[in-house]
Amino acid sequence: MLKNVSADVTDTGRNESLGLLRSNLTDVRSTTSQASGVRSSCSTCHLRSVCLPRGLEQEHIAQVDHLTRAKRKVRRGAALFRRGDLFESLYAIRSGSFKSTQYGKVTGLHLPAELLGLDAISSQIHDYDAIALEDSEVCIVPYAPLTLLMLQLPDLQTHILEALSSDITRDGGLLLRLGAMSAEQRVVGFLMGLSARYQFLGYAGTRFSVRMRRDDIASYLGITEETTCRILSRLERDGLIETRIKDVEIKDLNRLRNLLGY
Amino acid sequence: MLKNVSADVTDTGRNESLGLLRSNLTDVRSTTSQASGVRSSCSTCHLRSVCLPRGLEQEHIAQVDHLTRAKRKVRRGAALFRRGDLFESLYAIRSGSFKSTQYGKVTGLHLPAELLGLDAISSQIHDYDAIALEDSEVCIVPYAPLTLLMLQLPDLQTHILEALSSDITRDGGLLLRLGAMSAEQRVVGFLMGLSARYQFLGYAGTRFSVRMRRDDIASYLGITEETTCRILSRLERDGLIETRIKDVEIKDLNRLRNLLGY
DNA sequence: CGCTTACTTGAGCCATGTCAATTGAGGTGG
DNA sequence: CCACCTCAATTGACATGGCTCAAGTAAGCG
Repeated sequence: MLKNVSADVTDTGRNESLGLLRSNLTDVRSTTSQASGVRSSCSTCHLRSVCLPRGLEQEHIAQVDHLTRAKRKVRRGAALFRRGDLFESLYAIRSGSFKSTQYGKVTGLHLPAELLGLDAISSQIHDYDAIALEDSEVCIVPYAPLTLLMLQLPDLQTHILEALSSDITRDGGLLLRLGAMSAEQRVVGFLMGLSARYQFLGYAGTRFSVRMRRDDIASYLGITEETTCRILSRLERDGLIETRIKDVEIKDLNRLRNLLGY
Repeated sequence: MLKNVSADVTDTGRNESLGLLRSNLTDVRSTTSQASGVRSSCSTCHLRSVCLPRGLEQEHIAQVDHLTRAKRKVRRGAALFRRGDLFESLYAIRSGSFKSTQYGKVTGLHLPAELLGLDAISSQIHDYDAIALEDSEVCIVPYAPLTLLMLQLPDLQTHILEALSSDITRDGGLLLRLGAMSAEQRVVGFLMGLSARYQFLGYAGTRFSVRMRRDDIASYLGITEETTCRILSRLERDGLIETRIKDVEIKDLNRLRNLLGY
């Protein structure tokens, strides 16, 4: 249960992972637009292999670079965009993470390299709030120019189509099947989904940081904060995971998988 | 409650609507490929304004036409594709309807003019079964040629991007928020979503045919068949809807909206 | 017209929600 | 560095919506 036992074996390790995943922005001037001080380019970004420039030839990356030159910083708790805002740009998450909320309910969790705003392409109006879960930074991708560039760069078209496609089965389809799952399955599915996504980004899949608070997680999963807590406690008591507020460590992947029933 | 009362006022009207929505295929030769006997073309298809050729110039429609020449009929209960099948084509539903199922659970409902298979673009493998809910017909849209044509026809690219985008918020996002809804809200949301979708297709939104069986609906909504029945009965007893097995008529849209809480 | 499948309804129980209190963590001013 | 304050997380006791099991009724089909 960890509680205030400060000599826990995995403690340092877990803090390490925390450092790894936490946005390393210390420059916290208010949400600025335009190129940030540090000259950043897709070709040097550590996310390039999973983000927009994925699969592009070196020379073509420059064109994407030009497109995404504008950055924007968003402070923890601030909105990147709000429901009702006109859709003009997609946003590629550079660092940090976001939740999307509709009618007071959390409907999505977005990690680095993911594109925010894809669902507004059809309606031209954002239909949810995108709120930063920590100090974050995004690359602004103006949509109209992007579609023009897509016509020139088949590989870019491919990437965008794939990004849209995988957004359909967001979280590996977890949320879609969520309605039919028990509260325990929801929590476990949530943790496994996060694990897989962090792994995809190149981080350890067994130890990661959940940026959302308990009530956000609960809202996201369609259960209550109390139930979420109880289940996390139970999973920990049974030795399947260890938690320390926002940090989670997967201890028994197999038994977790079994709980999901696949 | 209708039961076996044959003199119900709305009876004829409802049957009329049934005829309207039911696939009018009487030619039921086994699932054939290639151009069906009736020479069909996008430019004469009654779905053209909401389907692939949407927004295209007359001359360009011919190119889409060429792409989608192959049709395929799928008998009620048969699979258009199955989980694990290699992804090669998208399918535009020409008539009829499909459910998608994963692990024995219903995860989607697809109506005419919708594109099936979009989520497999990223993985190249279908990850659900697509089962016809009635005798249906689809236009086969080979994916690789489609992407090439998209590079030539910006309006086609636009349509595909929008189709993908609106698939993200499938059913107006109903399913996403499903986890947080009561059983009653799920059923009501399901009916309202269907109503809106039929309306989009040009049919009456107040009177339509639910092609799925009760247990499919229940599975789709993450509740039990019994609960689904009870709720439908209650909604009817309270005068919000009238049902006769697969046919539904919305009687009090406002009160239904209120139940959803928006 | 009988058989099979789909739908509907009832009774009791359990998982999860609700309400409420306690503990713990992190930030801030003295 | 400590005492305090606030917000987040956890835990307990009780109420209830939806599930399970089971029976009955209606509809489609050969």
